[in-house]
Amino acid sequence: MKLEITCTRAEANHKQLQNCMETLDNMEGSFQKMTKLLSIAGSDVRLKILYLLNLENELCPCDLADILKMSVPAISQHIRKIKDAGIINSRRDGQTLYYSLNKDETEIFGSIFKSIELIRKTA
Amino acid sequence: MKLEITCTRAEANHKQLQNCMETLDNMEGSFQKMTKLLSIAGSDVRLKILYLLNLENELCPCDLADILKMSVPAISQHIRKIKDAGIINSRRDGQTLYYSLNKDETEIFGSIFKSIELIRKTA
DNA sequence: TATGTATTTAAGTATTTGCTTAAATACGTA
DNA sequence: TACGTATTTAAGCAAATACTTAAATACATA
Repeated sequence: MKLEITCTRAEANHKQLQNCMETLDNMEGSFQKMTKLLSIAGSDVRLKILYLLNLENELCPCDLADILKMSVPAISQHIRKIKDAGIINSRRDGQTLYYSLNKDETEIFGSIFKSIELIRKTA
Repeated sequence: MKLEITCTRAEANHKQLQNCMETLDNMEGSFQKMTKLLSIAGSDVRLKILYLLNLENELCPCDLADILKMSVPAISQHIRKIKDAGIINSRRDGQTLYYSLNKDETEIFGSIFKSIELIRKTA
């Protein structure tokens, strides 16, 4: 583990590196939050769950299990992760829990969904 | 593991679920590609590497190790992942390898970087 | 050629992840 | 109350991840 600037290249600009460090330090909270969102979305199953919730407005775990051809507990555990991150909300109707995107928290997902559809067109 | 529609809610709309399945099937490639990008970006260290490359245009592993206060091999292994995904390119100058974002492949990262800075302002 | 620096690669390991199965909880209804 | 369905939670395990240290590779230069 290194704790100081050790790059000995003649051209290494230590002032530049120092600035980078300070920038990151000031943004630590933002990076943590974005990393959390992206690590949630960076799973095939969870990205599809998010996409489907955006498409259909709300779905229950059982629907998602059917659509994604997975067990209900597996889906439920993905949902918990997404919910813990504050990305989705639930509404109960009898025995059924309906999950939906919390639009306030998820501006970034709009771009991601658009990008997915763009890949489809250009591929 | 389930392989058929088993949701027995009275209101379950099997046609809707079927449509969802077909939509996802048609987009499988797009999802794979986006999942790859997001899982790369969904790590604190890698997101910072990408952000720094965007900020500084190009940096060497040694610089990144200094800025992120990590060992060079650790950085190098993250770089390899990012490179394998086609997100960055390298240019050699003597013993030093300079890495930079491959702008063609990474429209989505622009939104992510903007979003990170937005969090900073609103938080 | 021998030595030193920059980087990558490989091997080892602790942690995290994502499923499975089984059990618990919540709600509706006979 | 007893039973059935929807969902979550817990325990267990295999696979993936992200470091560490040591060794290999690439290049520059004396």
